[in-house]
Parts: sequence; C-alpha cells; structure tokens
Amino acid sequence: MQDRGQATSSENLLFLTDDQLRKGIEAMFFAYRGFTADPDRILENYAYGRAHHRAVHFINRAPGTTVNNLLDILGVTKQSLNRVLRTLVEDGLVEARIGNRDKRERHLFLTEKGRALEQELSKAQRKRMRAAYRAAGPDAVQGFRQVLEAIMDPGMRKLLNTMTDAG
Amino acid sequence: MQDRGQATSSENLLFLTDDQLRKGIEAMFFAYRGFTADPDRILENYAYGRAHHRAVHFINRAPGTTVNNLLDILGVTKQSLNRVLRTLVEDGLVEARIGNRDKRERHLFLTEKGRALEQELSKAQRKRMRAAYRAAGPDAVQGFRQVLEAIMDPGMRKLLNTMTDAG
DNA sequence: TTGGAAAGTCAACAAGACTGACATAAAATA
DNA sequence: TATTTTATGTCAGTCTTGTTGACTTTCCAA
Repeated sequence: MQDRGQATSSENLLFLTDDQLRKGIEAMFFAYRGFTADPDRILENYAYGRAHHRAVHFINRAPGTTVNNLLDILGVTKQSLNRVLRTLVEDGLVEARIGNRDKRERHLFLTEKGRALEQELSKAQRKRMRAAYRAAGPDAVQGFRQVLEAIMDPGMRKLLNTMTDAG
Repeated sequence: MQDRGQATSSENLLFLTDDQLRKGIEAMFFAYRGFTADPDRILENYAYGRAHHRAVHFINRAPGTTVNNLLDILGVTKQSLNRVLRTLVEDGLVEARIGNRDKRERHLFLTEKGRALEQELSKAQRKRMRAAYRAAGPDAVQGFRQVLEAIMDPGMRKLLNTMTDAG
C-alpha cells in the first residue's frame, strides 16, 4: 500500500495525507490560471497566443538560442514551434540568423519590437508574482520554489538551473 | 516606477527582484508540465484529455454539483464543458440527474467506472506531489501553498477555500 | 399569462497541439 | 570521396479544447 501520510514515529507527516495533496493539486490548478491570465489578456490584442509568449520569453532569456534548443525547453514538436516562429519572424518580432560555425542552425534573437512585446507580457506577469511574493514573504517564496523544483521532471530541473546559472 | 525589489531600509527585499521573479515564473512553467505529465500519459490510453480529467476531478470532489457550478470552477464556456460531459455520460463515467427542485439543472455524479478513472488519475498525480512534498518538507509546503493562493484571482481563492472547507 | 432569464444542447469554427512524410543543406563519418 | 546523420523547414491531416451563435426547455416574476 502507498504511504498515505500517517505519522509514523515522532515526525508529523500530516502534510502528506491524500487530503493535503489534493488541496495542493487544486491550488496548482487555480494558481496556474491566474499565472497565465494577465499575459493571455494582453496577447488577445496582438492575435498571438500562449505559444507565442513562451517562445518570446525564452528567446529573450537565451538570445541566440537555436531552434533545437528551444524545442527542448518548450517540449513541443518542431512543426508546432515552427508555426509560431514563422509568424513571429514574419511580423518582425524575431530574427533568425544562420549560424557561423554550423550553417544548418538558426540562432534566434528578439528584435526591438519583439523585446517590446516581451517586456509588456513579462511586466504584467511579474506584477502578479511580485504581489504574491510580497504577500507571502521570503520564507514562503523559498518553500514555493523548492516544491516547484521537486515537482518537475529531473530533465526540466536541470534545464531550468542551467539557464538560471547562465542568466 | 515599479518596485524592483531593492532593499529599502532594514528589510532584505532581494526576493522581489525581477530576476527572482523570473526564476519563479519559469519554475511555474516547468513544474506545471511535470504536474500534468502523469495524468496526461494515462489519459492517452482512454482517448480522453486534460479537460476530461478536470471534469472528473471536480465532480468527484463535489458530487451532485450542477453544470453551472462546474463552469465557475473550470472557467470555460458551457459549450466546451458540455462536449466533455457528453462523452463522459455516453461512456458511462458520469451520471447527469435532472434536478428535483429545478428541472433545468443537471446534477453530476461519477459512476463506479468514473470513480475508477478518477482514482487512477489522482493516484498518479498524488504520487508525484507526495514525493515533492516529502523532499521539500512541511515548511516548504506551507510556503508553496501560501504563494499559490496569493497568485490566484481572488474569486478562485474563495472558490478553492469554499471547496476545501466543505470537503 | 406572458416575457425574460437561466440551464443546457447543437453546430460550426479557430488555435495549437500532434503525427507522418518529405526536402534541403551542412556536418560528420566510414 | 561517398554515405549517413543532423538541423531545420514544410505540407497535409488529425485531435483536443477552446470559442460564438442559435436554439430548446424550464422557471420565475411582473
């Protein structure tokens, strides 16, 4: 049988009960809705979607990244990403430069226009996060980050920390 | 200008810098992927999607809930939810009983089969959450929950806590 | 009793994910 | 050098899940 969180010896493991886990699951669901709500609203004005936001975010985050790299980060198919990148390049938000060393690669950069959209989106998203962080306090934020990292697949955790170290 | 988290007087507000906020944002993105990964894999075997999971979850959570109630929780259009409910009813996972008091209403219940699927899905999701909770520890979990609640729209927070109190 | 509001259903459409097949160019390797 | 692998892009088609609009049934209140 699975561990259901009953206190074993001296430790209080009540935070591992199915009921507590379910509350956390539902909190994740509702919080993610809030998390994406502000950018989603902004994107409607541009006829872009969440997929465009994600691409723009990570290109801004790692300028010069290749398409393949972005595929790993976003976890979608190249056809799906390509549709998004094509519109972003056509609309002049993203520039795709052919690689010097390896001419098969495309290195992706935001244009001035792309940076402007990225700023608008991330500013709105940061605003909500800042309010939440401030309300919860630094210790809560540390716990928040710890649990999120533990929820991720190991590969994603590694990717996140690689990016974080670099940036 | 926006608060960018510089320490003002004695308090250390470094956890509110744009950089820290961005890390939290990316952690949310990657964690949510992990959060949905296990149920998504299971759902493939049944030709259902995330929308079905959500419906089944909340019907299990609040048996007898009406369609309108579920709409508020899920935040989609009734047409979108209806498509999902129709397949679940057709497949015998959900029973929709016409209301006694108000015959316009449908009260939703999981059948035995529905409960079985719900258990399979939530068990997989809880397993990941339990591992994450255990790895991070009770204090981190408390912070996690606090920040998630602060990220939500107030309406959602209220809804979540109403459900939590009742359940 | 009648007209509007509410609950739910049906139809059609769009975004964004997917798979599969294929093309091109460049790099790596046998 | 010849062949294979890699990186990227494209076309076509499908699926899930969101959307709007139009409709029926039921309830309630003026």
